[in-house]
Amino acid sequence: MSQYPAFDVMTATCPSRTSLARIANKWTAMVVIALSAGRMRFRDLRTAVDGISAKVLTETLRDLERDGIVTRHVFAEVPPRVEYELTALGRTLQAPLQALGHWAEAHIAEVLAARESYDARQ
Amino acid sequence: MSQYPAFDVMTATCPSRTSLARIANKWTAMVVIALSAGRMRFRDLRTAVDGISAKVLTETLRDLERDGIVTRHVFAEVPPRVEYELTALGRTLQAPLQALGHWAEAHIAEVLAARESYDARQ
DNA sequence: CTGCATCCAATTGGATACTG
DNA sequence: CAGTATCCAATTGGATGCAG
Repeated sequence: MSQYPAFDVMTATCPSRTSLARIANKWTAMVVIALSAGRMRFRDLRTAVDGISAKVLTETLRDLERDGIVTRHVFAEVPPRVEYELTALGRTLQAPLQALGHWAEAHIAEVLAARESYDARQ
Repeated sequence: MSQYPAFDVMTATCPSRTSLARIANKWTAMVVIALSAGRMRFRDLRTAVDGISAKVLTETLRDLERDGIVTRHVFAEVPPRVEYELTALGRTLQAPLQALGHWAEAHIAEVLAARESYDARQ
């Protein structure tokens, strides 16, 4: 997309900075990675994103919904069922965020070695 | 890199989760994007990453140095000069994090529109 | 089950002053 | 200039209890 005016995340007051703050976030990354497998219930998301609390998952999903990255499907059942799904916009985030998750897994050995050597030096 | 054992960011206790938490972070993203232009002084980084405080920049750089993503070059001069540079490992992070920055800039119009419509609905 | 409300604890981040 | 130290404000995040 061409920029009129040019947006720049490096400028503190640029709106794109608020968007970067949302997507460059560990919870966002994990939720989007989880939803890359397809539409998912709230409960299953909590299981997929190991260690996330209900409060944080709810807030993360609301923010992602507000930003047009996720849609919320509510079923009028008892007990209630709510499913979440990436939007078309959200699917354009899949690759970048999966790349981040993959980087963390692929390079953790190097990172751990670097930490050990850094801590030994100090 | 093949994984023995398999690392999984979705597991709360996996070491790769701590690495994801560091890289999936707005300050990390902006600092790595800035350093993608090459070796840079502390002061110039502060200017490039508009709005970052000295404290946060220092902490971010220390953490990145500890994880082997950035190296610190100290010159014995008065006034002091310290330059920061991406390591080989850090350069493998350039593309993923620049992709995130680019996403924020490229899709901010859609995000703003989504927010407006969400806020109007509530 | 989904998720809000509340209360707290912990972390993050800003501002200021100061040092080598 | 490149930090460090300190103090404080704001945000994040966990735990619990409750409602539809």
